[in-house]
Amino acid sequence: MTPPRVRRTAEEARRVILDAAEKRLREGGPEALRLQEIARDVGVSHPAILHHFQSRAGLTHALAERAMTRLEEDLREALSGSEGDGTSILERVFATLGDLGHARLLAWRALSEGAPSEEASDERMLAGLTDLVHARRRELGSEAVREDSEFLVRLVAGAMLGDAIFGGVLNVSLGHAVDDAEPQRGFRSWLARLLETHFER
Amino acid sequence: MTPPRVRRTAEEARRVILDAAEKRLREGGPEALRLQEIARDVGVSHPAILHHFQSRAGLTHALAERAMTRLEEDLREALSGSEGDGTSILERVFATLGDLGHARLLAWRALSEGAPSEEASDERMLAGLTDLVHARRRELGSEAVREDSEFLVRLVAGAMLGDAIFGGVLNVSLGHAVDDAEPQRGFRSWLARLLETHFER
DNA sequence: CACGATGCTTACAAGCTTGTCAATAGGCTC
DNA sequence: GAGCCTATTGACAAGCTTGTAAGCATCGTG
Repeated sequence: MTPPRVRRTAEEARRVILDAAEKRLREGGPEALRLQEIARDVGVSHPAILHHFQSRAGLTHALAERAMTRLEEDLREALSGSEGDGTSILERVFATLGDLGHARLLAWRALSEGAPSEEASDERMLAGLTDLVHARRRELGSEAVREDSEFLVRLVAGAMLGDAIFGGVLNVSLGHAVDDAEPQRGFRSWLARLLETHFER
Repeated sequence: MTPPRVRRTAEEARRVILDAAEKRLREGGPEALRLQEIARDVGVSHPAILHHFQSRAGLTHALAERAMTRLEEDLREALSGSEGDGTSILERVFATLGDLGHARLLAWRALSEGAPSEEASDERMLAGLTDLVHARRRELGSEAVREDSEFLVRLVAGAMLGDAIFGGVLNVSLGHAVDDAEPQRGFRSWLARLLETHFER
């Protein structure tokens, strides 16, 4: 009756476990990260998780690590995509940063680990990105100083992450339905236009 | 030997308990909301908390409720303050929204409660605020439609809350020290200028 | 095909969490 | 001062959580 025991490679096992943990975190909030539940989702016993991650803290750490890495990859892809106009790049970046999964994961991370460690994987993650943005602006004839581009990145990152997390609350407190996606869409294009204006200065 | 039992009014007791819970939440992250610890901080036994809030859920609910109420009060105050120039109002709003306490509390709330209920205290909270902003813009001769003002509010709220939470991570990933407050300050004035430009259009 | 490595399981432990209940004791009113 | 209301406590319960230990089972390799 006991279902056949599956044996994965260590790497594969870590992956499915992290997937399950991530899902819990997205759907259930920060308190929903229980070894037993994650184990049940994956279909293994909870000590198996401890076997792969040493401790619960090890798991959360790996989770945060992977979230940052993936965000960076996605962002890099969004930026390096088609050499099309700035707007479409911007939209792709918006979509990446505004992805609820990314945002919730990052927020959980920021809220959980007291102070973000400087040695973490996020070190200078956006710095290279800022370089890209800045270079492109200069290409377009802008005379903006680098600090300005940095603020631009900061604004986009903050606004998108913020909107992803607080979008529902903002909707309600602005008088819309919680899950009305329209204001968010409109907001993004509005911001895109606003930035374009600034971008080309 | 046992310290004398203090007896507070129900209201007062609820207040100090919420204060302690809030402190835990700010300092320890989302997982640090334990009845026993909060009770210890306050100097009471944990059933006292249950007595006042029925259940742990009751406590968290009250906490979220109070956070929103307070944010609204603070925002209203920031907006209705001196009738000075737009900038200084903006700075006050920035400071209110960017307050780490508010932001962390709101983020915890957004992350925890699955979907924000539409009947919650935040209903249309920012709508009145948007009205204020919009009215002022029209006064200044702007021809902006109301939707534009709404997006403006959304941007400021999202960006400030986002920056409050992710400021540390952003700092690091942009190549600064985690707790370097300078970039954040600079960012706020930069944003203020950017918005002013848009504001007066 | 034997054997070693290791992914995985079952059983168990220690501790902590929320919640209940009856009893205690401040503070207020009559 | 007597008596009531209720804030508060101590003891206890039931359940759940992370973590440990030892053995089982499945794979690759010689």
